Amino acid sequence: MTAKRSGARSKRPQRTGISPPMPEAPSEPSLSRQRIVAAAVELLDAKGIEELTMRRLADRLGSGVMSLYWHVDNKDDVFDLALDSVLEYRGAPQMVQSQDWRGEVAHMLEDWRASMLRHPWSASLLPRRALGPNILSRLELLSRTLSRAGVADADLNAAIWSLWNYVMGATITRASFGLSDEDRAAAQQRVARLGEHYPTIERSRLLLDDDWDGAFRKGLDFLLDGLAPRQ
Amino acid sequence: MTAKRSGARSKRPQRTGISPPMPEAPSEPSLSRQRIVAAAVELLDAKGIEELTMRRLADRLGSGVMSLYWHVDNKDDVFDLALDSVLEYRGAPQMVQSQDWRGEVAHMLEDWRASMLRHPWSASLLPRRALGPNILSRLELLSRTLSRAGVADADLNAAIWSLWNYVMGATITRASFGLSDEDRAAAQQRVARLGEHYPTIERSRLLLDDDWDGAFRKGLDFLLDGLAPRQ
DNA sequence: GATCGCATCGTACGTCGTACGAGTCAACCT
DNA sequence: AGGTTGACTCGTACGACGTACGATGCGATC
Repeated sequence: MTAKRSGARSKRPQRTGISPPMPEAPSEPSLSRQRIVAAAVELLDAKGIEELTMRRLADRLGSGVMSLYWHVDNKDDVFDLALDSVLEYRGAPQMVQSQDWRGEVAHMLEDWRASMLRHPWSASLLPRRALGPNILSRLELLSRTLSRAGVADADLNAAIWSLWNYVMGATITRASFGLSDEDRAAAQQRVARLGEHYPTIERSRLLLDDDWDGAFRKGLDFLLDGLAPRQ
Repeated sequence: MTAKRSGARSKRPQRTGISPPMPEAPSEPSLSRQRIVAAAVELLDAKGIEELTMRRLADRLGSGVMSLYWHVDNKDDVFDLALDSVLEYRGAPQMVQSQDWRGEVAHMLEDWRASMLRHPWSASLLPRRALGPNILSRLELLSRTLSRAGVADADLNAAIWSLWNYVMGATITRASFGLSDEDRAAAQQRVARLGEHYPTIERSRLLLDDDWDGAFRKGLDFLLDGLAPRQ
């Protein structure tokens, strides 16, 4: 099975989005959905996707494995929650209706990219998981900003998807094989070894280029120019 | 372990890229690397990533499980091979040095996208796997075409990555949650249920929009305009 | 007939996700 | 006080997975 995408959540109450005040003690020894997610993120950051198992997760939390299942449905649920938790956007929620829509969009998208690169596993997880609330929030913000910027309703969806696609691709590519210098060097070396087949790649040292941020920004500008001409 | 990315291949000879004439009989009952890969692709197409197991693969080939390991290193190897096999490009290899670089690039990128959408699992696999020869070939072709089109060497890498990123993102997004109409409808309904949080998404019916191809082409044009102005 | 490489495969091990049901403990009722 | 209920924890067990290891069969070569 690819995954249970929706359906009944765990047996527990479950937050609908943002938790209420909740004035609990700073030290919370007992299990909770949030503690589980936090531990999962730590584990993923430290070891990567393959190393996250329910047993290890329970170990790290000092609990029995099956106790986790009171708070989450299954392992896929953990992935969904970890992914969404990492993609939260705290970006000047209503910082005045600034006129600088372009800056606002660029800021949100760059923050998005940065968030995912801070947790490289998220990039390879995103294509397989459902859209969580934080992802939807970003899409909503993007829609609203572009709309305010004067993008016609008829073009709005194409505009959103173009930007989203670009960011996704840039991030996933970067996260998946731009991870370590050695990886890139190894790939470029493989190209060199295969010699005559890839002369242009070899000449431009494509796989070694590391001005990812510059390239990202440049392409983003091209897109924004196309979507709505500079004021 | 994330994966063994390189290192020793299987014990068998192994093709370096394209197989020599190889005039074998049309019916080949015995195991072979190519037969394994073909069966893997079939299985992936039919059932998806999670359903591909070495045992099922062996079943489908009418062989014992461990026999597979004579021809491939491990399961990750199967993924790598299946992925690359699906991304081969038979695109008018040297169809004259056409002046229409823009059309050539667009054709290759759209073919790429089409190939991946024909095998949706490839989109979610790509971010986690190494660059196979067919992927490198496409990158090489892209480099060469853009170079011929007059893109300055200094801008070449940024140009390539912008295009690659865009295609990757568009394809992955489309393949991962644009898969079935029901999926999209379910997502859009979830948005509606969460009501007030995502008014703009709801209004534009973003998740239901299905002019993916048009949106893809539009964004691609913007990028190409930016990279090298229309002649 | 002996030797040797290629190729196939059965068995077995350790690990995984999780179903099931028994256990603990505080809050509440009567 | 004793009984009930619900929230929560967890040990055991099962079936499936990837694959290490070594045995086996087989055609070609000496």
